[in-house]
Amino acid sequence: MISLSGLNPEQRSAAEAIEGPVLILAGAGSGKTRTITYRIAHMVSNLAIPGKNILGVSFTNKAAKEMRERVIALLGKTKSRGITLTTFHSLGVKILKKEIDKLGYHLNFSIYDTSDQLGIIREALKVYQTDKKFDHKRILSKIGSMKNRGISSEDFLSSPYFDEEEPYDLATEYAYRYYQDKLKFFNAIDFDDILFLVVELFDKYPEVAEKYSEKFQYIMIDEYQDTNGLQLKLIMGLVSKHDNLCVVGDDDQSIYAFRGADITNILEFERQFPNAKVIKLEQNYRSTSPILSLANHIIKENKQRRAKTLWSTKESNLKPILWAMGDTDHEAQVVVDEIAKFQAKGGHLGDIAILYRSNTQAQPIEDELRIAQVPYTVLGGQKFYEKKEIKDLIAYFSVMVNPYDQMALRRILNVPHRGIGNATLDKFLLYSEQNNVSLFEAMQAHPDLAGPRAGNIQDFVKLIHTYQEKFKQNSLAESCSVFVEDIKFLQYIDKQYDNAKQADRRKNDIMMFLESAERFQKFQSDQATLKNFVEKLLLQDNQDRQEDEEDEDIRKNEVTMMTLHSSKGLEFDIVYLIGMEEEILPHKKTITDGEDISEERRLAYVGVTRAREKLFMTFCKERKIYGRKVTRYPSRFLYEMDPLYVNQDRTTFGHLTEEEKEEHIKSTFASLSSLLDD
DNA sequence: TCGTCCGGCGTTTTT
DNA sequence: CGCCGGACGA
Repeated sequence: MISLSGLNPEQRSAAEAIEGPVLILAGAGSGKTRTITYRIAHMVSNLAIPGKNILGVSFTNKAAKEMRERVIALLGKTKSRGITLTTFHSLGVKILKKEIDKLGYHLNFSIYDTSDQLGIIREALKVYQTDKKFDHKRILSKIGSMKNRGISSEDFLSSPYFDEEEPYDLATEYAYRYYQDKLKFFNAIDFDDILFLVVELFDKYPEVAEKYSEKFQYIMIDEYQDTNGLQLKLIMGLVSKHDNLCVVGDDDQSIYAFRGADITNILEFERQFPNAKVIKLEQNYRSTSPILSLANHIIKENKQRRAKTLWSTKESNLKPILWAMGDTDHEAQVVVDEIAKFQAKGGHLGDIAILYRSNTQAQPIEDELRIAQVPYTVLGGQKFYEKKEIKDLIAYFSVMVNPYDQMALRRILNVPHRGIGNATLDKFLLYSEQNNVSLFEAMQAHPDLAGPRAGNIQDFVKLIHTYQEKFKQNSLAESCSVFVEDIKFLQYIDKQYDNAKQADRRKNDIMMFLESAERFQKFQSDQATLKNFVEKLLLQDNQDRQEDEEDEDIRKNEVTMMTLHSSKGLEFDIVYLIGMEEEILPHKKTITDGEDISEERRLAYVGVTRAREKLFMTFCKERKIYGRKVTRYPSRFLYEMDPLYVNQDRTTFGHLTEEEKEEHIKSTFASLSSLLDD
């Protein structure tokens, strides 16, 4: 029996609302994850609903992992077995691995990332041939946004998003069809296809949708405010046999419209699902009252929203503070100085976050932290699997799993150098196209096309065949490491970089890759096939990373720096929200394009609500932009929050002694001098 | 096949 | 101001 008595009344009613559509509007810090994990535990333990009938979907592997762990903590391993807690994309891949042949793909399909995608678009535009130059990325992102609206390459022409007067739309129309044809020929799908094809499958074969709907009797969707039209269609398929859908989210934290999220999904949930039960979680367990009232003030300016007012019993006399700074260097100095003092008093740096709108803002802060020798980490940055050498290895493995994968094949054909250059490649490409066979088949059947280099082709084909067998017979980790040795990959890296340090770093990446194969094998045991491993890498599911195991609960003694976007879902005792300036937050682009700035306001709201105890905000009076010094103005959001924060102009005392500073503040903010100790 | 020079541009990001 | 991508030349 799981007791729900530890939940507040709203949380409890959310956890007990099991049948029919439910919308849980979970304000920032309102115990959302706690509520939904208890809800699952309640279903399994108290209502005897079999775990295999429960599906929980989130956006990131991290969120899925957290949910899984917390459910296990409540139910124990045995009772948790069978519950599916996963991401949209993993769920999609899982379904496609069983069903994609119905759509004319093979079950061993590859998953393409952005660079593969751009490669195909580049070719498409070469074939398209016009005088006008097109931005490949813009074309690709239009294709992606069409997919996320559920519009296929055939439907684009007649969709409201196509304008025949617009050269970009004409180019996109051509490129989209070319691109989909190639993907199918390569037996590959892209990230958007993972969901798009499931939806297509559900549309064409309603019985397939029904099968999954019958399996997943109880469905929960996390971060519902971030879902797009395509995800909604997928969800509709999954609930085709029932209406046990519980969505959880906060419209005030919808900050991903730029990548297709459609806030109307959450705003109009009851219209989509009439008789839906709506539960608001408004008690915040994270922040102090002064921080929350600041947050409430800013977000209430947004017109299109579900009215919510967060409240907290955590009283405090620490008002949020706004610092006016001279320029970005000054901003960095003052912030780091404050952090250094905190550190000197024995404070834990893991309790501090520095948040910013865009990554460029991080540089001065980083410089200053380094000078002051304050340890820090910057979240974001290059993903492990995006490193060139790692991608090369993955490309090899992709070809072994799916020999139709032309992009992977072309990537590794001459890596390490084996005398197969562009001229040779072109001959096989031509043959492949003319005879409608894959590039690999062409090489396999007619190595002689390479003329004097036919032997190189034969060797290459043999290499792939040999390892296809080896991976079947031997363990994953062992095969990977033997392969790396066999192709002399480390020696190749040495030759590639004259800089020994750089070569060492890259070789080290390879070792880490091999270790991750070992860990994958350890955790997945009989499921540790090459195909599953490659797939996991592409879905960036790093859950078995050693670091993650180690600092699961305790944050390191380091300041965390990240964008406002990546801070969603996290919390810190002390938050520095830097660059509260017009043209940064709200961002210049949203201002000049005359766009709705409500998403920028939500971003500010997300930043403010990360703080538990103390919130510092800053803006600069001057800033270098593209090398030029420009006068800057405080963010309009600051005026909206006035007077809920303490205004301190650091440019007038930024470099004064402590005594002078105290004197200054006393005279300026006589009534607020109690804040000085902080 | 690689290196170099020039021009354009400059948010946010997961899978 | 600096980076990146494309074009072009050695």
